[in-house]
Amino acid sequence: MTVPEQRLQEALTTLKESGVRITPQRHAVLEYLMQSMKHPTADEIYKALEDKFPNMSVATVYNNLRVFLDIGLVRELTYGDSSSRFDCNTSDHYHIICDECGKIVDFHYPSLNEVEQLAEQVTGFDVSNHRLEVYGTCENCQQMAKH
Amino acid sequence: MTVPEQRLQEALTTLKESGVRITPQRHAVLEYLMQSMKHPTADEIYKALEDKFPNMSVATVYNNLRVFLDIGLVRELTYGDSSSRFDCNTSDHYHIICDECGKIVDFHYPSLNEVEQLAEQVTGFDVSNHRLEVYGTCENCQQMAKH
DNA sequence: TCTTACATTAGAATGCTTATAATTTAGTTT
DNA sequence: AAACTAAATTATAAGCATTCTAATGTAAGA
Ligand SMILES: [Mn+2]
Ligand SMILES: [Mn+2]
Ligand SMILES: [Zn+2]
Ligand SMILES: [Zn+2]
Repeated sequence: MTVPEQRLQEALTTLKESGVRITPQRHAVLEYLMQSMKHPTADEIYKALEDKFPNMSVATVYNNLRVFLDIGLVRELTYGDSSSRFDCNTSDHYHIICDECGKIVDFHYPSLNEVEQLAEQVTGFDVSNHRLEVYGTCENCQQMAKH
Repeated sequence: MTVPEQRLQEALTTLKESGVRITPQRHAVLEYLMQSMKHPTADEIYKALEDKFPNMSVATVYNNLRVFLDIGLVRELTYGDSSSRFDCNTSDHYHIICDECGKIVDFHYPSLNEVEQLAEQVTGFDVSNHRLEVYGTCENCQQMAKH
């Protein structure tokens, strides 16, 4: 069994344990998320499944994403100007985003505890977490720029 | 002359040098931004000025914020679920945000160059910048929680 | 004072997301 | 296997922040 398939099975088990029904649409959204490496938007998921489910409502995609978020199966990535993206990799990792094409790539870095501690001291906040994104130009877009 | 007044004068000079006309509405939006410490939204600016300018359009606020952004007089802060916030402090600094009340507070920390360098090595991106926000509970909301 | 390119205005339009209400169905109970 | 029912899906409307449009107004130079 491939890694995405295994993650899908685990996710289905988690859903059942939470008393959530497994519908064909829900299964398809989950399957697409698990197999996708590209942090898709709700609309990308909707469009990717419209051949298989021509009558599926976009609300169903949103409803299911909400269910998955609440159970902790996916993470929501929010940026300013456009729509949310969804990440089925819930392990601790950061993202680097291409300014040109919008591609989002995972990268790992030891968590920035010193920053959280300093922020706590300086501001008096009780710190819970942080977000960090790095921006730049991906290798593809660097190549494109050369020609 | 206070610091906000001085920043306002400098900003007006920058605008004039860029060939941008100084209208009463533009002046008021800029003045409000410079004197505000709270990273206001477009709507907050609009509402704060509606006594002085009862006929001002919300589009005027957005138009002017766009002009200020293009010239580099303000920074736009974007978060997932709600509207953009605007920061007239364009110097290098980070933000810490209260999960309870949404308050945004500045804090300074040496720029995270090692993170940018590692991301560059690992992903092959040509890195340009990064964003970092810390989240937690502000002192006020900590007090409230105790009672 | 005259002129005009730029700015403002009201309102319509857009794009993403959520709400509503009717219909269908997954999973349990008989 | 059939019936039941709470949950899920659907189509559509609504909400909200932001941008667009086209008519009107005005800042600043000539
Ligand atoms: Mn990821
Ligand atoms: Mn700030
Ligand atoms: Zn790229
Ligand atoms: Zn607070």
